[in-house]
Amino acid sequence: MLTDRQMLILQVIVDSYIQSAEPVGSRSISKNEDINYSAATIRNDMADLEELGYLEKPHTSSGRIPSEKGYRHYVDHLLLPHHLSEEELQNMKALFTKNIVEVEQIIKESATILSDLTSYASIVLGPEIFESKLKQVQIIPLSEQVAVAILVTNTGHVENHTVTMPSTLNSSDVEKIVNILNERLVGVPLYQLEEAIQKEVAGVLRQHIKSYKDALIFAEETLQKTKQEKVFYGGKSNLLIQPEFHDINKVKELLEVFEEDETIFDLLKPEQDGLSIRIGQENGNEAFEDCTVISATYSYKGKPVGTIGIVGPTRMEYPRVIGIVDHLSKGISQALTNLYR
Amino acid sequence: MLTDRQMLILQVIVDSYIQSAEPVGSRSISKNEDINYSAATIRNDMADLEELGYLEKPHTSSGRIPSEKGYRHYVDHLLLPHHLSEEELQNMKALFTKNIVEVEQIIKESATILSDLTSYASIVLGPEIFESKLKQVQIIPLSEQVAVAILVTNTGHVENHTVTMPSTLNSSDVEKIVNILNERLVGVPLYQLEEAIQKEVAGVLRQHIKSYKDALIFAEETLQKTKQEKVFYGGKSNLLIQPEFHDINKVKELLEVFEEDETIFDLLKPEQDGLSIRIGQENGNEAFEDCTVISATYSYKGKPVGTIGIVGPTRMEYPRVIGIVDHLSKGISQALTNLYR
DNA sequence: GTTAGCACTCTGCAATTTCGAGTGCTAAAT
DNA sequence: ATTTAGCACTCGAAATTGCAGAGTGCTAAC
Repeated sequence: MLTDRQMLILQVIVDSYIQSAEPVGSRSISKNEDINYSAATIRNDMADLEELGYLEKPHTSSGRIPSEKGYRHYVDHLLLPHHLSEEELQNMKALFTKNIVEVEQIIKESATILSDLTSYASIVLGPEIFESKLKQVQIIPLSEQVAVAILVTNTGHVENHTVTMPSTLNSSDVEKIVNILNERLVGVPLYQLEEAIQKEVAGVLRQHIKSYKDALIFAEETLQKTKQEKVFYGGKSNLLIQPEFHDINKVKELLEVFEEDETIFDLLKPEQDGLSIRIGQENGNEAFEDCTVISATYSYKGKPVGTIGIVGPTRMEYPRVIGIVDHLSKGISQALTNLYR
Repeated sequence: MLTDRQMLILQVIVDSYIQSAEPVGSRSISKNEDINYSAATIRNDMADLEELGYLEKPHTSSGRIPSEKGYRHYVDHLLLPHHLSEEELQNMKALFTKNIVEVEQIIKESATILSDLTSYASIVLGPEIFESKLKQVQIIPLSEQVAVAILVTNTGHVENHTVTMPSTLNSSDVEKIVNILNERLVGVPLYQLEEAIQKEVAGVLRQHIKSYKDALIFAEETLQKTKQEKVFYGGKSNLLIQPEFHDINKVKELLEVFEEDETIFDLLKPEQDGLSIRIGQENGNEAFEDCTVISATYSYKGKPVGTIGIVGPTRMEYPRVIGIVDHLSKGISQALTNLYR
């Protein structure tokens, strides 16, 4: 489809535009040491590239900038592997050599490291609870009617929420219920809990508790998982330094989206394991039409449990960011697996 | 010090500037129906007010804007009580008539309501754990060496973190330790825990556990309170619509500070109970020199346990925001007290 | 003490000009 | 058949100019 020279030119344009944020003209390309063609030749190729949709002109007589299609082609075919600098590696390593005992701590700090290293905004989705299994249930009464329900998972994750205790259940009933739940449901993945209550617990409850119906409702309330996902952010303000976000309204839209966890969750939700790059429209969200999101899943025991990601302008330092995100996601995976060997 | 007329003029200027964000000229003041003096008279008073430091001129020939001192005087002496609109009251009421069982839920939603209602950014500091007392300690082993420690307080707050178990302690040791902690420390305010460990627990541990030193360390680790403060935000992007924050760099500074929880904590830390208004420099933080922070503490059993606050430009709708913050903080106090009667 | 009047100042805006980078095309060169 | 040089043309960014309007400070009159 594209000639070698066109590819080369596309690559130089993307590299240059990523670096300078200025439209790239034919003359400046011809000065590039890898290129030995005259400006006029390059102009012809640029015109072709534009016709094919890889480049755009901000206005009639200016240099070209890459289109989304241009970036896409660059990412898919022209990307040179990037060697992380010693400093970058060091920074990431530091995260894992700390005395880590807390999963959430690693996750949180990953967000900070990501944004510091890349100078873009970072988003990290906490380990999905889907994969984790119930380890223990606890009910701790606070008053006559209110108690705290605590769910602990095998990954050390703790969920808690308050529950109301129906007046028809006395404290020995509650104790019984909790015992039953622990007996029957430990080891069940969190996402199957609801189902398991009906199958495994309902019958037993009926045998042992008088106010059977209230007991069942109470059990369900106890095991309700509260927050499905935790989202951590880093360096949101980095976005403001990008020249493409000098328009206050753009930024505002973007920051508003950042305040809605659900949208962000959708945005980072992995389609497949490993690295994902979504450019502009591909994000399927108007506020992100000028953004690229690079994300990668991290795993626990070989199964993806969470996502780390970077949000920046489409004009993003792809090679470097991809390197960092990839490296860090693998690091987290390994750290998690080491943690609960 | 100031004549009545000067006060009146200052008030009109502040009101007008708050509303329009435009410097206020003498002519437009003289048109105000409460004022029956000519523009020239007002000009004289304005010149005086400027000399006294209550007003400033952006440039030689323009209207005046209030200085920090001007706002301060306005807030201290000229503020007219503001009647909250039906809608505002309704919104806040809705928060409390919901079926609330979770303290953190109320706190979180307060942030959203505050920012929605005021169109400024809101910050809410979660109930300080200082005031709450230990209700129960739990250790749940995850593996040979790692366990989750769970602390429940009488306010339904749950803290959890992972701890490492020294290999010198076997599982029955751990059980003993936990029992001792529960026997001796329940009811102790969290902030006194460290002290109480030494006083109440150390001796008992020495009697019952062989590896006494490890046991003590383990106990300390278990009771370590992890996060002292939770901070919730709402409507940060609202700041962007204020004309004084059209300068990207200003905004960036501000948003950066918002990412440091400690600074924010200092900013909202109450000096005294009740309502606090800090204007510009009074915030003691360069990034906030053009901001006013209005905050109020909320209480549990008569003692302040947390803070809600609003960050906006110094040109803030003081009467309305003060009304809202005041009302909401009282509402939260009451809700908390009702919750654990 | 208050007001009217007037000269003066300064900003913001719009119209205009200039400058330079960049293009597209044609014709010559390889 | 490519590649290159040359040239006219386009367009945006930045600088320049010229108002119009809002506001002030001062003086003199009320």
